[in-house]
Amino acid sequence: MSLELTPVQAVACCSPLTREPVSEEVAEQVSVMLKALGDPVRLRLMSLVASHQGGEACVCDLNDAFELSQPTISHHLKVLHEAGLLEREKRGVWAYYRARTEVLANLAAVIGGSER
Amino acid sequence: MSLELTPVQAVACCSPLTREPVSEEVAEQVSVMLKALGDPVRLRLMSLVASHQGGEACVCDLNDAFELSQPTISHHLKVLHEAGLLEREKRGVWAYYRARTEVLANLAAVIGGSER
DNA sequence: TGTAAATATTGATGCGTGTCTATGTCTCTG
DNA sequence: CAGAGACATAGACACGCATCAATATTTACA
Repeated sequence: MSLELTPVQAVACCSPLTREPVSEEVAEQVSVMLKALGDPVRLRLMSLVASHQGGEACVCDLNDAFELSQPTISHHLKVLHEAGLLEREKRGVWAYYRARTEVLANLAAVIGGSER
Repeated sequence: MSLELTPVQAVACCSPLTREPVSEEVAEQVSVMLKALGDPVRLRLMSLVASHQGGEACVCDLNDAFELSQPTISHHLKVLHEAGLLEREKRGVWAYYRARTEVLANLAAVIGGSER
C-alpha cells in the first residue's frame, strides 16, 4: 500500500464537499474522476456501459454509438478505466467494460452527500 | 425559454447515468458541470464555499487559501458560476459566492442515483 | 473629488488533451 | 501456419485551458 491516494480510495474515505473543505490531496484525486466524466463522449460512454445489460458492455457495441474513430473510443475508455470508474475484462477477442457503480455512488456522496 | 439546455436544467431533469444512456445534448451540458469540478483548485473552492458558514464565502477569504494569483482565483470562480454551481452577490466592495447545494444534489443524483 | 482597496477583465504563454492515421498485439479459425 | 478481426498503442497536430502580469472597474471613505 502506498501513501499516495488513488482516486477510488479518495472518493471512498472523505466527507462530502459541503461538510468540510476537502484537503489538497483528496481534491487532487477526486478531480481526476470528475475530469474523466467531464467530457461529453466519456460521460455518454460511462452511461452506455452502466445502463447496459448487466452493467457491462462490449467495446464493439460502444464504437458503433459514436461517429469517432476506434482509437479515440479506446482512448476515452482508458481514461475512465484509469480513473477507477470502469473495470476491464478481455474475453476471447472481445473486451468488456464494467461500470464500478459503488465508485460512482461514492463519488455522488462526495459531491452531493449530506450524510457521513 | 430556450430550446438550448443549460447545465442546471440538464442536471435537474434527466435520469441517472446508470438507468439509461444519457442523450448527446444532456451529456454536453452535464459535462460542463463535471468539467468545472474536475480541477483540483475549483473542487477545493467549491468545497470551501459550500462548507463555509451559511454556505457562502467572501472572495477575500478564498484568495488567501491558495498560493495562486488573485486573477486566477477570480477566473476559477467564474467557471464555477457559469456552470451554475455558484451564485454571486456583491455587497459593498466585497463579492460573496454561495454554493447551489440543490444543483450539487441533482448532479450527485445523476452520477450515482438509483431513484427517479 | 481623489485615493485606496477589492474584484474582474485582458492578453500572453506554455502545457494538457481530444482527435486522427498508422501500426502493433492478441485471438480465433480455416 | 496464415489470414482476419478486435482492440490497444504510438505519434502528430490543433485547440483548450490554467496561470500570470498588467490594467480596468467599482465602491468606500477622507
